Amino acid sequence: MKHITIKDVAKRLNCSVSTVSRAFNDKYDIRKETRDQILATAKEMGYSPNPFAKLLLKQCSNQIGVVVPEFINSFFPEVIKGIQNVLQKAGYQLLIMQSNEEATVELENIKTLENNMVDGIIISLTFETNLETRNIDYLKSMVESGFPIVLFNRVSDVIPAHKVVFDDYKWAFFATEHLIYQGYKKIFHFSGPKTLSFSQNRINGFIDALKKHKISVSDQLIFETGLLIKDGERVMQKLLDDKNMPEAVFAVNDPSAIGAMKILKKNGYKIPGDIAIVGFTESKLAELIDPPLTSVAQPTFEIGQTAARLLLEQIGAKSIFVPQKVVLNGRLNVRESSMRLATH
Amino acid sequence: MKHITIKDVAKRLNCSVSTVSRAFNDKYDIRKETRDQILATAKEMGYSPNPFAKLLLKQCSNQIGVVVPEFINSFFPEVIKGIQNVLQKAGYQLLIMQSNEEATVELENIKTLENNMVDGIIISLTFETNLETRNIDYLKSMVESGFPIVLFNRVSDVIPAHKVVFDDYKWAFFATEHLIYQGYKKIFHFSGPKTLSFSQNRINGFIDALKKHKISVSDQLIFETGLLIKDGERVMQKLLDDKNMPEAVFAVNDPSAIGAMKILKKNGYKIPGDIAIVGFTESKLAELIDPPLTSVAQPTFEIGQTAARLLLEQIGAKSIFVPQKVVLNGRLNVRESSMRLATH
DNA sequence: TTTATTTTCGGAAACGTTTCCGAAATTCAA
DNA sequence: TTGAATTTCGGAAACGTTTCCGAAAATAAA
Repeated sequence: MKHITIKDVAKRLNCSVSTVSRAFNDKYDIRKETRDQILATAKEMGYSPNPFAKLLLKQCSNQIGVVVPEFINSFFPEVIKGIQNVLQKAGYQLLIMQSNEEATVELENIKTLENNMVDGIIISLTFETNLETRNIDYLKSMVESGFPIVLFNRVSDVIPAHKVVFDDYKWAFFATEHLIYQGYKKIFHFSGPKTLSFSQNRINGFIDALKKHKISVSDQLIFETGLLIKDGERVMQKLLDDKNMPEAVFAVNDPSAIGAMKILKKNGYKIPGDIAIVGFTESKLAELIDPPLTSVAQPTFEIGQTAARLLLEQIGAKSIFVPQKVVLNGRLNVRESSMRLATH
Repeated sequence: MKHITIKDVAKRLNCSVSTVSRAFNDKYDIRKETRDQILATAKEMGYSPNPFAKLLLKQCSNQIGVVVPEFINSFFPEVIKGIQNVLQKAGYQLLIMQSNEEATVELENIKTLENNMVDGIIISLTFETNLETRNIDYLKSMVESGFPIVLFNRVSDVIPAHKVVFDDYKWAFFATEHLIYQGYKKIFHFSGPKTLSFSQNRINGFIDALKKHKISVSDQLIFETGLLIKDGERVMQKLLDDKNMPEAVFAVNDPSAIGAMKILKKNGYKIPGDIAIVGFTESKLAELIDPPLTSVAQPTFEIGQTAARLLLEQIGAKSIFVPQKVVLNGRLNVRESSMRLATH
């Protein structure tokens, strides 16, 4: 596996290394025939330029780092496909890292990417990140020193960087309103961790939809649940035990909605009929589960594309940087789980 | 964003660059006090060694490339977590690339990784790869030239590299036998693309299980379906149209099983009761769908770990290389979809 | 105190490129 | 044919490290 260098090629052809370099970089100051000959024998010798030497010279890696909290659910992989779609065309390569929802791993990942001299980072924060302000401080100082960073989905308002987010408020509002239009009045919200900005936004959308329709609002309607299936199970079980049952539930995301559904079905409740459910953040599961789950779809691919474009723009720009927040639109997929049944 | 180099540190301290380098690499020939002082001022100046310069010298990147055909389903992400679990501890960094099930993209990915001078590659092949022999030839020549490569899940027998696979034959056999024990006789198999080795193995397991129980085998029982939900839908719809209904279906994977179930449910068939279904390759979906799907679980995390360990071993080894095939074990999760109902 | 040994450090080469500068070779105009 | 302009190429520096070699300084032994 001895590597062939530019010198070997030059020696073979009795020319200088600079000429060989010129041949490979298509410079103007080289004769066509010599270039062709060099390229031919280089190929024959199996030569390919050493990327590290180039990098050492150029001082930029043409690599972009992506940090996501997890990629077991399809959400982040789909976003990454969007990112890849844009960056690949622009000649960038992706380094994908996942933090396992742990702030310490996240910080490590960021530092690894820095060490690899990536030209920019696209990141969605961990649950823990807003608690462990260390990471936020670190990101903040990176941004302030001019390092290109784009946040998406799980963002922090403290960091002055480009952000790509979903209009959680609006779609939480619509989802809640959908339940109201179906005739439900006693509606509970299973919320996400309040440290995450999107959780807060969805809570606000929920509240304002109730207010608009003159349904009285109280803290008793909102249950801080979490984002996992087992979170939905736990909270719904608690409601059953307390005999505190709503007519409908608007859940912060699909897994928590699905968890709630599992408990309900196990206890003989009919969905819909006895209780209606709406989820959030479309996943493959929503349309496969029984009954199919009404849910808000996020434009995952587009989120990725937008984040990538913003990053490229920032890398290219020489002017002063004004952080921008792009809010993307979604769709409410109405399915069986939220229907109003005639029997009701 | 001007980078601080080792020279800057040396100049500030009036010492040579080699001394600073020694301080950072913890060499024996440096006085304790000077080292501490250098480290302190270096930190104060915000110096960190340029990785490219190191790489240029060392000629190895401490990076491992991972190429997967997709990561929308949870299978590959889970394997990657296993890989990461081992390699991170060993001080390696992961470059994750996905091929979108396209052979051309796959080849690009491999070349990109080569260009990045990764120390090894862990790869699962694309559908198309066995058709487009170009990629296989390329991988083969890489392996033969001594480049460390480990294949998993979707492997090719032509490539003389370490392989980590699942005992598809055995578990297809068990899954089929399970249906037979439930009393079903007319069992169909929805197979994967026959170009993939695991498809072939599952077909053989299916056939041999039937033979063992003296059920006559014919090509009429096996339908080349594909790996996606829509493939399962298409083939099941065809069976309905042809009025060629089995008592049970053993599907090559969960999505195709789920596709079949969707069509059946839409047409008023009861699962189980009218027809039983077994899937393969456990996914999150299997236990959430209605009815819960009996399926073979693969040890995804362990697959990743094993692949990573084999690769590390190969990288470290100086001796001649003997390709090894590790076959991992699984589990049959029996759920409602394959039950024999009393009414039958 | 002198010599031998060990510790500590500086200088310089090397890794494989690209690029600047200037020189040689070629082409063009007069 | 001569000089100027242009094309084509070689030499060398630079990118930021690590490491080898040898020298200076400090220590130990005589």
